Amino acid sequence: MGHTQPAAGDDQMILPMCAIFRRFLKRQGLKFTTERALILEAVLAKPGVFEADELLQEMRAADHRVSKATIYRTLKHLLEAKIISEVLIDSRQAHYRLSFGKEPIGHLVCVETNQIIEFPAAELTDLRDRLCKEHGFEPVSHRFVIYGISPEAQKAEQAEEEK
Amino acid sequence: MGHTQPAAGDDQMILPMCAIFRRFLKRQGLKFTTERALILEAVLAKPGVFEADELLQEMRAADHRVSKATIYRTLKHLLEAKIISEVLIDSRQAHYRLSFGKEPIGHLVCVETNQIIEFPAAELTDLRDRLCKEHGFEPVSHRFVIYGISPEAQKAEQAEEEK
DNA sequence: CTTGCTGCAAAAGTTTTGCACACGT
DNA sequence: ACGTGTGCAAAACTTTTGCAGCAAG
Repeated sequence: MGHTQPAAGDDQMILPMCAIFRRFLKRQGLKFTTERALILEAVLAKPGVFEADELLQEMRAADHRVSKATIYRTLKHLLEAKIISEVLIDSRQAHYRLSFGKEPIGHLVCVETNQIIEFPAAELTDLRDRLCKEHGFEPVSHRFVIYGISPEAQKAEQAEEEK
Repeated sequence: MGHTQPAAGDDQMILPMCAIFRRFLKRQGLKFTTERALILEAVLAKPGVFEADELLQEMRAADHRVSKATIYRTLKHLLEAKIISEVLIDSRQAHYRLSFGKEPIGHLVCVETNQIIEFPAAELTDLRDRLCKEHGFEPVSHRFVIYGISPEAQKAEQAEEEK
């Protein structure tokens, strides 16, 4: 099961994506800075769901010093540019994922281990559009998250019971 | 239109619901206190989505003095008892809704006005179960939120453009 | 050179926790 | 009586903001 379209996280995507972001920023009268480029690069390197602080730690580790404030500010712009999107896993913290050029997906989250599996969910887009039409809404986006217990956690649970 | 089953928010639901909660607490070796009863009552009075602080303000207004800490602690128990469930609207704050005895639903949120519309989404349960089976997960729950622009906000936008 | 950007530290907002006392069972 | 629960205030955490100096266009 590979990707059905060019993976947006590939190294080859860095330059085109920079161009897209730069264009977006220019349109808003904003500037393309070193920090913003570094953050975008870090985001592109993330295969799945990530958090702001995670990005900060990784960038620090790579000796790319950027402040927390700038990360938060840049994530907002990336969100507006539709390069990333928010995934609402829990209400304690924002979770993001690279979404540009990717199909809409849903997330399957294990409530025990916090493991996150992505699954394609093109059919949800149809459902979304139908519901929006019914209520006179203009669709913007949608989120679908399933919570469950992963096979691994089920096994661990059984082992626990057998004690 | 209308509820297809006994509405869990009715006044008549207060006593049965207290009994359910009380039983749940007893099973966990916990106590059914005045505060917990008052909070459950306030929750039952909420027709839709609510927040912890909203509950606190309303209870204060009704002269039912309960601390913030107790509200948070009780909401956790109500969550565990499956009497309420979390609705992930945004990542800044937890949103809850009474779910006991209600059909699974989805939420349509206006990104401009924050208006929230609930819609029945029984079909999602099937999709959820199918996906869980595919990945060997045991389903626990799911969330489906659609973001869009409400008819009212669309009108306001147009009026803005015409200036 | 003009305007926006960064880092820092402080502020803001929600949720959690430690502790002394009070209350269900 | 015992073990939980409650309120309060402080702590913890994530996210936002004000400001002085810095950098991109």
